[in-house]
Amino acid sequence: MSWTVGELARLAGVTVRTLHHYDRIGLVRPSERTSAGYRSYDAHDLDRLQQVLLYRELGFPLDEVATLLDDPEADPAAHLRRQHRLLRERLERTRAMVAAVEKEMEARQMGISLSPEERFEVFGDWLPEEYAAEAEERWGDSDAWAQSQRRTAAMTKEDWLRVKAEGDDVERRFAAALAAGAPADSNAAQDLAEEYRQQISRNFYDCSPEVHAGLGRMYVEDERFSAYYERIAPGLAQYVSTAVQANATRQS
Amino acid sequence: MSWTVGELARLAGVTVRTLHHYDRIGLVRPSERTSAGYRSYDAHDLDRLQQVLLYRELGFPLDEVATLLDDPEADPAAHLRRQHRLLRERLERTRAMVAAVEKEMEARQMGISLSPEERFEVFGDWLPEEYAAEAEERWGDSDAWAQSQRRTAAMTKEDWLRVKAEGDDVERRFAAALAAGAPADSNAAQDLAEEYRQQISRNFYDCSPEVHAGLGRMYVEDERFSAYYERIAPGLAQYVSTAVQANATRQS
DNA sequence: GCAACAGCCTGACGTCGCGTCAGGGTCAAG
DNA sequence: CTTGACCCTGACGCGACGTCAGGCTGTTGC
Repeated sequence: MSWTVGELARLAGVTVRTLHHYDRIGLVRPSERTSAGYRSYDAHDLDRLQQVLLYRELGFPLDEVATLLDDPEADPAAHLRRQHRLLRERLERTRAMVAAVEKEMEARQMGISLSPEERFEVFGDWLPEEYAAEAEERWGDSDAWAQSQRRTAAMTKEDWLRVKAEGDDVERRFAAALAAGAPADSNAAQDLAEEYRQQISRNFYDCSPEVHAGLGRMYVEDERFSAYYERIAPGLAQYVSTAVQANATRQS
Repeated sequence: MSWTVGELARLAGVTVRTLHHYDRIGLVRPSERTSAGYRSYDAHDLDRLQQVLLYRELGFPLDEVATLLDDPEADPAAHLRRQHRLLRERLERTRAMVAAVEKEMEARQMGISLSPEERFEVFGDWLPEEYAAEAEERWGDSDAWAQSQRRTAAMTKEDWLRVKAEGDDVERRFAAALAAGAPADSNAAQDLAEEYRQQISRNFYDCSPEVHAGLGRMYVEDERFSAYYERIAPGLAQYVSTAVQANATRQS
């Protein structure tokens, strides 16, 4: 079985020009040429192109891809293993970025501001061994924390006031439920948590029960968020956290 | 609070040159200059840089990032929502690529070859609405299937023979267990499944119980994989599949 | 009080991975 | 035997910076 440039390009989701380029630089060469000079790719070339595209997708420059693939030590299985590992690292990194965006959304809703270090954290070079040392340094330095200030929200004034009023309302009712002695995992508290979740979804972003549970954990684990709730009523951070997580379990 | 280029660069994990570039093209301009002409970035600029880096990470060209951020209709919350959505799409795509690599590894181990369409599937333009129509077309055309051929493995000959012998051994013992009437979820069968999983991990890639369970499902859902087992013994595809999934549950 | 050195500035050219013509040959269908 | 889809090789362009070069600034140590 063999393919022309156009066929292979369609198959692989790249342009003909890209294949010309890869031929020119010797990265993926067609194993044959027809008498008219047409490129003719076979199954083996296809294999190679697939590998190239995967490494490219993972962010490798083409010359590095070439040295990787031309390494006689590395058999196909080794490449698959490496690609597997790199993809899982990317999965982790993306998950971290999703979490960071969610944290930012939540902070914005509450009018809390995150420290600059924290906000760029997820963009770092992401060399795992560096991470431990850097995190140490970052969290040890409490100046960064002191710097954190009120956020000037940039919504339309009226929108913001409406949204804030809605939020305040739920918070007040949480505080009332706590004062009335309703357990955090009671139906009443869980209903409030669900209302809270839907409010976030409506006003900010699509907040699944799982995501909401993550936020719930943060309310007690992150001191700025817990301080926010504790200022409303003592014990409220833990109360809301428990209610939110219980509701998440109930909803799924 | 304000930052110099160098400080901001270190904070955000980019080079000074990048910030110069963003200033030149008007994407992120320092809100002030010192009397000596030094760039001075404030918290607001930092905000903007964060947004730019996130969109950049997601693959947007800088001019599009500029139009996105300068759209007066889009408030910060809208950006966060969009970024959240895009990140989750990326998460899905990465998951699909991990699954594809795992399928390829497994196919290689069994000496099955995947069709070219299948192998490039994950690289497509990834426009979700196109996807349904294209998949329809792809899977409807059974010529593609007919084209699928035996794979010429490119491991060292001896390595391959050893690995293949190991695999054959486990397969034979699975077949024997089936013939002996041991239930697929018996301890004996699950022990074989666990041995199989460790064999994959040792010879091919780090195969977690969850990953292995996914492969197990594929043994019955993908006809080429099930045909492979059925050729060894009737009922073996389902048997191995069940054992593997039961073991995955047991291990976690 | 000044040297040294890290850090800032503005050009300006280089690079990587292609996109995009231009100008021309090839080939299956009608 | 023409039409239209596909192929070829230059060659230039571009986006997003990297990398000097040549020069100013500002703090620290003696």
